[in-house]
Amino acid sequence: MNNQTTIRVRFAPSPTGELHVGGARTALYNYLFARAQDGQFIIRLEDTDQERYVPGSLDRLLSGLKWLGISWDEGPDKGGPYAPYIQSARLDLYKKYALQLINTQAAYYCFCSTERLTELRLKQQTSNEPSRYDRCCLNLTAEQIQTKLSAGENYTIRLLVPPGKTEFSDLIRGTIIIDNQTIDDQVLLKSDGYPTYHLANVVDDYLMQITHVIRGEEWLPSASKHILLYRALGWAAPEFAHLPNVLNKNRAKLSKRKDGAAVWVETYKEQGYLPEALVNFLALLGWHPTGDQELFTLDELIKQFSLTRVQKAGAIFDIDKLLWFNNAYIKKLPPAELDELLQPFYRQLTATLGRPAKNTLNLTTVLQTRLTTLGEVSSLATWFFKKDLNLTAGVLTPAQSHNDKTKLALRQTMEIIPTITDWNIANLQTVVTAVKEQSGLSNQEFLWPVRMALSGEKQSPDVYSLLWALGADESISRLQTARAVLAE
RNA sequence: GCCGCUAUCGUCUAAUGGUUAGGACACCACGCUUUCAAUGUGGGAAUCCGGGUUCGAUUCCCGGUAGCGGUACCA
Repeated sequence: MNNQTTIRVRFAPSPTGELHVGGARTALYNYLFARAQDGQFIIRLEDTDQERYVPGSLDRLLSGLKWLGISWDEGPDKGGPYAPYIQSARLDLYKKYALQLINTQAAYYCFCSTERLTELRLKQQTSNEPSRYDRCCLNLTAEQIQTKLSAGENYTIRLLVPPGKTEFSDLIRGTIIIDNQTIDDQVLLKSDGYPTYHLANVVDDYLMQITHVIRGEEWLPSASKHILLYRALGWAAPEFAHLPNVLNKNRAKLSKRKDGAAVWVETYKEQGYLPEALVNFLALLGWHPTGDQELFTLDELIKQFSLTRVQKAGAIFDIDKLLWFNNAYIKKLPPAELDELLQPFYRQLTATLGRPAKNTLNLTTVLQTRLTTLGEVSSLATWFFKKDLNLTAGVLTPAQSHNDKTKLALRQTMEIIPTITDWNIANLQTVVTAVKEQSGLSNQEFLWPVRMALSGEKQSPDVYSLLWALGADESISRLQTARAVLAE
């Protein structure tokens, strides 16, 4: 590779809410592509639709990216040589180029009302014609235009699509040829003075020296318009790579409307997904290197990523697979680190169930292999935080056993605990097993009651893990409580 | 309707002009286990359809079908 020019790519979200997982994947691919080639990654805010603007979006978008571990070189928050990186602060620029296009007759003024356009579209649709602007205003004379302009009439500026075909090469999909007859005379400058995506995007990508436009597949049909614009402005177009869509279970593009909160990165953060897991999962949604490796660090992804191995077909966002990745990453975490991450969830349990979230490291270790999300402790750790297990003789003694046997198991376990000096699972298992053997009770007769006494749940970690996590004092106290239940 | 993109197990995908079409998730069974996990072993499961090119096509070409996307003074 003899790249004389630095690779520059961008992620250009609109401020309409949270970071979308599809957007996150687009950002990730851009980031990986840039980092792999020592290039630069830029964030640009495309806030040209005043109506859809949601205050606070930018911060949330950026913090979402940061959480994922994606960093950028230039952007709205940190500036850069091509600042500003917010389109609403660049309106003069777009207007200037729109007028330049008017002057070169590559664009024209349009004074048509929204009503007329709607009506036109409706008519075309009912007669099964492709809906397109009818170039009504193209027939206006220079005088007519001047008159309307000086009268202060609302206008837009439209691209005058030339005849012929437009051809371009997509890095992922190869050559794409579009008949210009199928391209509408796109509005470039809206009547409110803001540019449309098409104009702003092309102008900024050019001015910001973007070399590769890596974006979602939904932009593929627009790419030809953009090529036309680059040509009309006399600029060389960047390379394009249109990524396959991220789909929901129904194979439709993942969207806020259809999929709700499941599209926001923030949701996954709140539920206790690890950023490394989400990144790994997202990276493999539409891309895969040669071979069978599944687990990748961000650095490994950077080393291996290439656009040529990006898939063409859309990929379903499979939550089960994400869950598996998340569990894999949770298992890899040092227990102390996991314990730290779990504290907010533990505090919540304390608030609802009573017992303080103290000495939770052993608990965390016991839970580690069982968690698919951090938030899952809310159901898997309740036994630790409950003050009252609500035990009854019925649950303490297995059907085939007898209360006397249960009492024996509980008493013997309780008595042995104070003698144990080496408080670890292996030793607890050795000691408890020895006591159990001595008692002459079967596994079920002995272990089930003890486990119930400690956890109060039919499904829980094993006796030794419970003891280890609860600690000697709490264990004895719980065994005592269980014995009292049987004595009644 | 019109335009475009796409098509390998249910899902994410690997591979190839000749393979028993590989892996992972999910699923099922078994092992380990007092229960739940984790873990080990095994299993079922795919080249959309029809033509062509070729000795041979899942792979290349064409057509169909289906899915998705676009068709805004939204991005």
